[in-house]
Amino acid sequence: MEKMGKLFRALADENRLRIYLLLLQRELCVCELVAILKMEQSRISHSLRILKEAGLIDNYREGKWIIYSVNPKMSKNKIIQGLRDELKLSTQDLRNLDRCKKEKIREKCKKG
Amino acid sequence: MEKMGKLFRALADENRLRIYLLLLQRELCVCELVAILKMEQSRISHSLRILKEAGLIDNYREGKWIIYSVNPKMSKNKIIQGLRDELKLSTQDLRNLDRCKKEKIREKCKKG
DNA sequence: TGAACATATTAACATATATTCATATAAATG
DNA sequence: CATTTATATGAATATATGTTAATATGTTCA
Repeated sequence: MEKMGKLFRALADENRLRIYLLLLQRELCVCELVAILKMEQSRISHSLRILKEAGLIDNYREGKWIIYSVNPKMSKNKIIQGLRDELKLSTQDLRNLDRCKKEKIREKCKKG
Repeated sequence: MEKMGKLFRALADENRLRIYLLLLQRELCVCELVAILKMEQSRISHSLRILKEAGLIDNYREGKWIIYSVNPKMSKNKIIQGLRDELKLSTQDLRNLDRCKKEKIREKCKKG
């Protein structure tokens, strides 16, 4: 129950929800999320930490990037399954996600 | 998305989660919830309001009591379905819920 | 009708959460 | 190895949320 509280609290924020839905599409580094969401880097880092502490996401380092992805254990969780059915990304976010791959945001993070 | 934020925020509180799980068992008036949860009446009223504003519960008056129940529309929601699979009441709460019917709490609210 | 009862509402306060800014860390690169 | 880049962290502040106590509202019943 305690754990669930943490889960719901993590998802109670619209930005974190967006981040989680984005990561359900594919793994992303922080600078890609910054490019997609057009929000401050530190703000996104804080959000990622909360999602991680709720057990929703994982991360690993790849060179200078830190890559975030959904925690596969969570995909068994019925609430998360429900979330995937009920919610989808805005077309705007989808478009940005798409552009972010095409434009190779990860490679030219600061320069763009 | 906005609506979902409200939903998750409503469920992010352990007491509200308990209340919602109790109401999934059967409809209850406020004084029954007070007896089960052993919490202040106004605190429970506040919680009920938040659950109601999130669309999770309904209420109707019956004499001097106000009866709360889950909103049946929500039972189609996959997240709520997931919640029902993932979460259950503590044995303590279940026991109190049971006792509350046997002892006819609703009829002798203040006197008990 | 007024006293008792069940519940809601309000205001005050305490606590938690989100946001921003500044800085720290750690890897890459020239 | 100094600099740049990517990200994390911490502190300060703003905002939101939860809790309590007091009071209001609406109902029943003598």
